[in-house]
Amino acid sequence: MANKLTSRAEDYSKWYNELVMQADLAQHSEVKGCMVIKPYGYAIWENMRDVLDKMFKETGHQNAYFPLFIPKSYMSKEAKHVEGFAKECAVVTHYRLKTDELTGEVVVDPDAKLEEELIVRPTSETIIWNTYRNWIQSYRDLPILINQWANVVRWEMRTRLFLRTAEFLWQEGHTAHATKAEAIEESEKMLHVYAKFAEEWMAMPVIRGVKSESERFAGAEDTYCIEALMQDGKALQAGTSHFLGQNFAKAFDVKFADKTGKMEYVWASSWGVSTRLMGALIMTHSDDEGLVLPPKLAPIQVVMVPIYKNDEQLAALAAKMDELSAKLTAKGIRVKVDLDDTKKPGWKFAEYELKGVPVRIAMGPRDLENGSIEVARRDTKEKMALQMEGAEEVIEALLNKIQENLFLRSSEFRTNHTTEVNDYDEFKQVLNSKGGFVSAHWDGTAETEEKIKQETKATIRCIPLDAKEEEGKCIYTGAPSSKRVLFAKAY
RNA sequence: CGGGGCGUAGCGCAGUCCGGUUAGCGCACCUGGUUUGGGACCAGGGGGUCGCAGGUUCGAAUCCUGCCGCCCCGACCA
Repeated sequence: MANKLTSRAEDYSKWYNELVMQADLAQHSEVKGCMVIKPYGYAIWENMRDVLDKMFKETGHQNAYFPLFIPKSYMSKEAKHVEGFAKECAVVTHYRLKTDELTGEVVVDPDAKLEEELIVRPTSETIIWNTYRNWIQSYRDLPILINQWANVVRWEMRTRLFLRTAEFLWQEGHTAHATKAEAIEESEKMLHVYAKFAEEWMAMPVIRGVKSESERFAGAEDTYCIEALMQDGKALQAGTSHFLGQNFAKAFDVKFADKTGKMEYVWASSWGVSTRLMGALIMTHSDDEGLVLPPKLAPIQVVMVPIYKNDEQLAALAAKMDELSAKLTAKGIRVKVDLDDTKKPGWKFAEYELKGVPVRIAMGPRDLENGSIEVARRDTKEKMALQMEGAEEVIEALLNKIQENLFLRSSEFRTNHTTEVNDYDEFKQVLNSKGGFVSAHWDGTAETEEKIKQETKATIRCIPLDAKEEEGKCIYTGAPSSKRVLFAKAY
């Protein structure tokens, strides 16, 4: 039957969609722009969530939960914030349905109109800062270091599974500080937490940077970001951390008395990553056979498939597999022994490749005789024969090796797709041929950025934190520039 | 909002142009048997308001009108 995926070369975006659905990660829901995250996809998200949650707690944060609904009036308190989100807000206007007596249909009860409409949160700065007002009186109440895991809704015109959906899952950290320096330090710290997670767990190299003014979060003084490069040469914003200044404190009148008794506005940060990371994970490593998962996040790290001719063999294989499985489990490795009798081995091989399981072990009658197993790795498709005795050590090392290899491979790809250019023609040429990040001088103005965007569809992904001082001329206007910024077409 | 596509079994589709018995195919599913080292095979079986509403007609999945929904491309997008 062969459920072949469209190849990446043929149609990258089709490949992505088919992969997400065939690997059982998610499907479109009946509601436009929304998705159903299926158990296998959700298991990956849970792994991400658990790791991140631990990292947040290790950096001193606590979880809390704020309401889904935000009174409309809150949204308008911070001018830039409302401007940025107004066009994509879902609004609750009524609180009751009733059965229409004439048609028998369920209709909105016009008598149940809300006095003040409620906004379904697109992000929670407003409701959280409105709450913080009552939590903060003194410098002794600071800092407040809170994170929440939640769903948010942004009524996007065009959506894509995981990359941009109308409703998505995320975490949002909201912190309050006594000083500007401390708030900046916090937003930078969390950026590095994200970068560490992306690189060490997702095996996805990221650029740490700062957004240009026009790409900044609505209501932020500065937006830090991690930017990743996908296999089709487009960039993906994988996480953001904002220094909010005193903007929300002023909008919601959140002041504290400092040590001298003087009233000051509170300084803020907010930071978030979402289920978009799933999209990033998929597009960083996967191939034409399906998903490729880094071992550290794979719901199943090792799958065992028996090959047999009769029940007797199956029983013998199952016993051996359970034995090895127990040894692997003892090492904290997530193992599945697939004894399903209704699927053939070949079918299972293809299926687990599609699902990105890092290591597959096959065991048949020959192995029973020889005390061996066949080990196949998903990232390189290599197969090798191993003695079953002591195999758990080799497999444990192999999982680490796969994790490393994925990071090396994607880092190499990014290096090969990052190009320094010094004039506009070259800039356009690189964008249209190999894509990727294009490192170029820019005069620092929003006008130039906008023009380049209009002409090439490339945006400034970020000003890398590690950009070195270098005299140069803006590729568009020729005006002087002191450092290079990264341009790319982006998701 | 503009352009394109689609809506027929759980999934993927054909049939629609040119109306005509009982709406078909592949996968999946169920039963039995043979199989099992890279998506098995044979035989039998179950499953349908053809997106919705109206119209034309002796007769509509098919023609006409209206509506609804989703997907893709674009505009838009902390």
